[in-house]
Amino acid sequence: MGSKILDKSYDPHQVEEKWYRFWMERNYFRADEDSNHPSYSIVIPPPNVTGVLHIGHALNNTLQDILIRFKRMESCNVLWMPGTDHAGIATQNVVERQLMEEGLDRHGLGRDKFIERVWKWKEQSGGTIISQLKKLGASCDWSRERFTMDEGLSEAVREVFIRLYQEGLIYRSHYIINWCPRCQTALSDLEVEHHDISGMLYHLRYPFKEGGRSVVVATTRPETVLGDTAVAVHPEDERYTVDIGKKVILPVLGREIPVIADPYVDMEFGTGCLKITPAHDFNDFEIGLKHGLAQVKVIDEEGKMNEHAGPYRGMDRFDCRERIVEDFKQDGVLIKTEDYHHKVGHCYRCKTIVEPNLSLQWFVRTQPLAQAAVEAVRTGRTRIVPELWEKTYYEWMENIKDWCISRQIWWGHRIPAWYCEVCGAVIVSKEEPRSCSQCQSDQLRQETDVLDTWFSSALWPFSTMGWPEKTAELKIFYPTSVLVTGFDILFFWVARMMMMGLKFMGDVPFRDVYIHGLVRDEKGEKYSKTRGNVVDPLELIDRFGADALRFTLAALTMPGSDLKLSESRTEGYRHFANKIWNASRFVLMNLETFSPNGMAAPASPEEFSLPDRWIRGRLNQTIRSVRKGLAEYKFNEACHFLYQFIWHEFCDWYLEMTKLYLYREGDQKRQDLTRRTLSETLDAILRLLHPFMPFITEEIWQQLPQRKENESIMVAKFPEPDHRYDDPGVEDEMAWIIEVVDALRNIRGEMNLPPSEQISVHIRTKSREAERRLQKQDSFIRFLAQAGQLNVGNDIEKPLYSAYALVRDVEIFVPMDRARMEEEAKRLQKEILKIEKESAFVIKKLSNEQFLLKAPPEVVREVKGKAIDHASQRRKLEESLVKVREMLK
RNA sequence: GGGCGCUUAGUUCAGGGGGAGAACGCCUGCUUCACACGCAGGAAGUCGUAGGUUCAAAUCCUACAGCGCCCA
Repeated sequence: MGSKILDKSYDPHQVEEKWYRFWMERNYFRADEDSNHPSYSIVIPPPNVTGVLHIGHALNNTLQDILIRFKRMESCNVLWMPGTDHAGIATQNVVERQLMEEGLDRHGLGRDKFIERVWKWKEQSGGTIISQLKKLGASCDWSRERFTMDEGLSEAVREVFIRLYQEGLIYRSHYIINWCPRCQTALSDLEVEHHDISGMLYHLRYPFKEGGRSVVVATTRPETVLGDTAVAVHPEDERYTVDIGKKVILPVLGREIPVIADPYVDMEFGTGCLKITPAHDFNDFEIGLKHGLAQVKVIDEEGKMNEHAGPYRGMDRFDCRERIVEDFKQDGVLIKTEDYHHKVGHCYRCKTIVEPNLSLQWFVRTQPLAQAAVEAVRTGRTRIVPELWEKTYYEWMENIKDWCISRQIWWGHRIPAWYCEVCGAVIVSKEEPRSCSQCQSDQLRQETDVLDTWFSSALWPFSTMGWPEKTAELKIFYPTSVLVTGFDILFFWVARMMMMGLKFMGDVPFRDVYIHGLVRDEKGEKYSKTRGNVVDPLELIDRFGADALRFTLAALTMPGSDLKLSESRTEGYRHFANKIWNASRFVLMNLETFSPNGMAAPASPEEFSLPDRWIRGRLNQTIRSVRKGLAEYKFNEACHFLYQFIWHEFCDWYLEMTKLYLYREGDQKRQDLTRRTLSETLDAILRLLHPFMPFITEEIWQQLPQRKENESIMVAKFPEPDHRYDDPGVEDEMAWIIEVVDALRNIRGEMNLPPSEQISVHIRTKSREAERRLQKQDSFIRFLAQAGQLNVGNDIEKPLYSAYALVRDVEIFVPMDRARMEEEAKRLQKEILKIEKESAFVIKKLSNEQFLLKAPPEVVREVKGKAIDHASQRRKLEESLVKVREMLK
């Protein structure tokens, strides 16, 4: 008893930290390995350890937290596994930049010292994002926080590597890969972004060795001429049939290269002759393999021309392009140039143009793994939501290429392979081998490359749970219930987790994959530093509260589309939070003398008032809608129903109606029952809203008189509908009252009757039911419409000067002065116009014989009913208008 | 070049065969004992264009246009 009266407006600042600490202290976030409750688990998409919370994280984690908190309130044994990944290239870049400021570089420092520095950096500034997630309210099990470079996870990486190697699913090979000359490492296909570039298409002449004619090739990369080892034409291209097998002379270098035939060549493009540079172009590489062509590498790891580039040796690849074009011009090799737009690969990390380059790298043979991963989605073992992403997933999986996993950087999981300096054997082993397994030499050198960060991320759903150990966590929480992520890492991460999970756990890593959109600004632009439109979620939290931000993100999240965030929206939900606050304030003020336990529960719903029964019924519907929304990952719908119910039903109607009992004419029992409904409904609202707005709901809930000491809403039960209050009769009666009140308020508004001015209301009806209802609910109607008196009868005469309205089967008159009759005429005119429009449509339908014949009978009946209603309504309105007009003459 | 998606009120978007919904914004009135971060009322849309299916199309189909994304 004795709730505290709340302040007049909600201040998130005073609340959020307090409750987060409270939850942490009570260990509510902790998953329990010994629980026998049904389990529910999510692994966080691990943010980069270098990362700071951006709005995309805020969205991603809000959605996860909503699901997690919901399931926790459903008494599930919940695990939300948090952590970060080591972000190889990104982290290395950050620390290298630091070194640069100190005038150092990593090579000067040496590998071991450098790694030490990175760890030091990680301890100091890594994982800021973790503390930021806490500000958002994320209820992760922090006691289990993982990092991809942790010892346990690293062991999982080695284990997986070795097993895949032993099965021949990992191999080492000379192959063309994407090379970033700035990061000095190989990249996987996925780590290359293709951007449109406006460049030039150069047409170059290669003379035949035999003299006379020449062929003309077109290229965007004239510097690669130096690495050409053939010219290809289409086998059916009649222009060149006679030339196949002949030799042409490479400009500058004077090397002889063959003219070959390959159907890959597009006859329509340029001259139909394609220069082939196997060492610097993916397609050329394939063609080269097919035809056994030499692979001449002319660009080195720094993007400079190498010893095979003749006079251009040592030049940067782009400088070389300019120079060689000049030279070609001089020598008459260059026939013409044209402007040309094409896509060029850039490093996803540093945006440098990548160089396709021949290199010795480690690869995962993905096809066998992908098959199982496709099958798992096909058979529904894993469900992708929304479904439309399945197609993209299949598309990619079915055309998957081998995955280049080695990176020439230092920060990451070092590949567990050793090379024998004596016999050249490759030894792959979990522990460092003492001697060569082939020749027993102890001259071993460890592979210097590390693995792609995504290699360790691919193991995340089970490596975080202790694999390869057989842990309790794995048993209880694997497969995880759902993965919540953006489509941008569907291939990078989701697909690879599927492959690895199936391979090493023998089961899918997650039952559902929920894919949300990207957060964009209000113009629909991606947030980016260069655009300068970034919003800082922490700043939004500071200004509007974490709950408002969370609700905004959830409300804007609909399956399958991006969300455009605008500040006004967040501001709107801060208002919503404040509305909840004040509604609660009202409720708590009225519960001060109320003891929920001091009174037996009513035996039947009928003991409650109509508004009580109505709001309980509406609450049922809302509970169902919110549950459905959550079950289907339709966060926007769940939010919409919560908002509508709380604001427009609970506050606008129910709270107002309780004032009648609480302040005016309630007896003690009525008041007690009203208070009971107030407190129970508010309690349910708070619990229903808690997954979305955890802070404000806890703050208010702690003030409720019925809560027990030391409890938390976090672990309270999520509401379930109470079927006793599903009552269509109650619902209809309230809907009808609302319509009558709306009609009266409309008259008030349109006729400019100030609230201070009381009106009297005359209602004419032939319906006994309507009359009964009006008498029963007389005080509500008068209270809500600010009406002094309400006369009801079947023979009520229209007062001389009055406004007129029709609601279902009742006619409403509101007497007023003659001066307002002009307004009334206008108002009636408007109503008539509305009816006219509607009835025109209905009449048209009914005059269509085909409609009467073919439409379902219930539809025909409905339309006929409408026609009758319209006719009588129109007649009544017109009569009324005639009278008003006569009066005005 | 291939694939996917979007186009509905001033703005941001729901909806998804039986003549249109929300939020914000806008206009009018209101210090009504929870809330001006509020209350009450109101205005506002040939549902991208053209065809087709159907008794009936914003909704299904086809084409086109514009925008966006993914993959070559």
